[in-house]
Amino acid sequence: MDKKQAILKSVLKLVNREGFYHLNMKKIAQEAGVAAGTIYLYFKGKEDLINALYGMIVNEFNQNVLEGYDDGKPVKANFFNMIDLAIDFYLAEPDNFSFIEQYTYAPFLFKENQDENFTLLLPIYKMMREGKKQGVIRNIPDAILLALIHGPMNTIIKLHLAHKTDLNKKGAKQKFHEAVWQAISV
Amino acid sequence: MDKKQAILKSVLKLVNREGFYHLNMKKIAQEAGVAAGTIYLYFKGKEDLINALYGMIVNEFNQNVLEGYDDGKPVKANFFNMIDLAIDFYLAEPDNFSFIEQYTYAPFLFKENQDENFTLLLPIYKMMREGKKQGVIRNIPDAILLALIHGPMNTIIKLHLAHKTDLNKKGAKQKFHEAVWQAISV
DNA sequence: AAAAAATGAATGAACGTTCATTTTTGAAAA
DNA sequence: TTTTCAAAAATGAACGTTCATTCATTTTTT
Repeated sequence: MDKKQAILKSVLKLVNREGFYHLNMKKIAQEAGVAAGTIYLYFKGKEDLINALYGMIVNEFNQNVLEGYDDGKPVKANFFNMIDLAIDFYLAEPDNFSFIEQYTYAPFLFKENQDENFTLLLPIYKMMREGKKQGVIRNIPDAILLALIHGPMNTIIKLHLAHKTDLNKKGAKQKFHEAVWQAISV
Repeated sequence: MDKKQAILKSVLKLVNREGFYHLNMKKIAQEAGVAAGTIYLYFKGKEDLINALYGMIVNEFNQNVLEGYDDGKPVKANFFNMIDLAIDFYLAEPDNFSFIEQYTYAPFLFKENQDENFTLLLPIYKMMREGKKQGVIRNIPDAILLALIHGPMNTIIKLHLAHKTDLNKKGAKQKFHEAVWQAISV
């Protein structure tokens, strides 16, 4: 078995279960079924480990979501596809969501690197600009559009994971992405 | 000067400046201008201190936002007032926002208490239900409505604090709350 | 001068990291 | 195929540091 992957998976599991605050190297090692020292064969240290995991998730996310983008299709269809894929990504592996949320606001990294936090939004950005050019998306400032798309997505997933709503219910995702579309379309 | 308040303010400042991860009792004491031991005269320990601060901010927030609510006025006016007040609250003291965000996803508290996280949403909830009853707000599930209101607010403040947009610019808040209203109104 | 508040050095536990030692691997030799 | 053995991988006890908390002592208040 790939130990590097096992270690990363342990961090993911532990951060979700107990939070960043209670995360420590011994627990990570135990959960991964390796010795504490082994972690240092694959990562420079705790900080490096955390950052590597973050990078991995961001890449997976972008890869997944961008698969829903097809130049040939209209903006609206692309929008629906991408929203749905983004939601599916987090519902399939809720630990990813919890980790990203905690990481974003618990900077291990230095302040300069914090701009990278917006990397997650790049697919949305791309689609947004295209829609504005075609005149199907309202001509309001980018930041507001971004807030109207990313914000609700974030909150609905939080609510789902807290069992305040159920996105797996038939039609739930449609209702949601249509509501968001209504917010941003002309 | 009230030492209890000074200690709480220190935590707020430090969490925003360096994050939860680097927070420690000696720094808190130094920043507050008291001895480390003094903190324990006012709080049971670190966890108690953090939780007390969270409770304080949530109360202040709700008090502020609910001042924008007037039973005599139409739902739309109340909505605009409350959104604006909520934004003002965080812009006036950005440390509050940063703290709440970090706290919400870095549970010191045990999982059971996590439902309290939704306490912050109570004013929105109240307004939402009233609007639905009057037929001025769309009849979609509460969770989706909540996501369409709370989510964008959260994100726009994040973007503002990251200097990706400027909510203090003339008309910016209007543009924003009107966009959100468009998303939720019939 | 008694009571209350504050201090900060001391304590011990927790934790990240290191490294001397052990185990595993796999290619070459028998 | 079996044996050998050097290199690579893995181990986990030990180390040094950090940090929350305590409490004997000092300072302030009444």
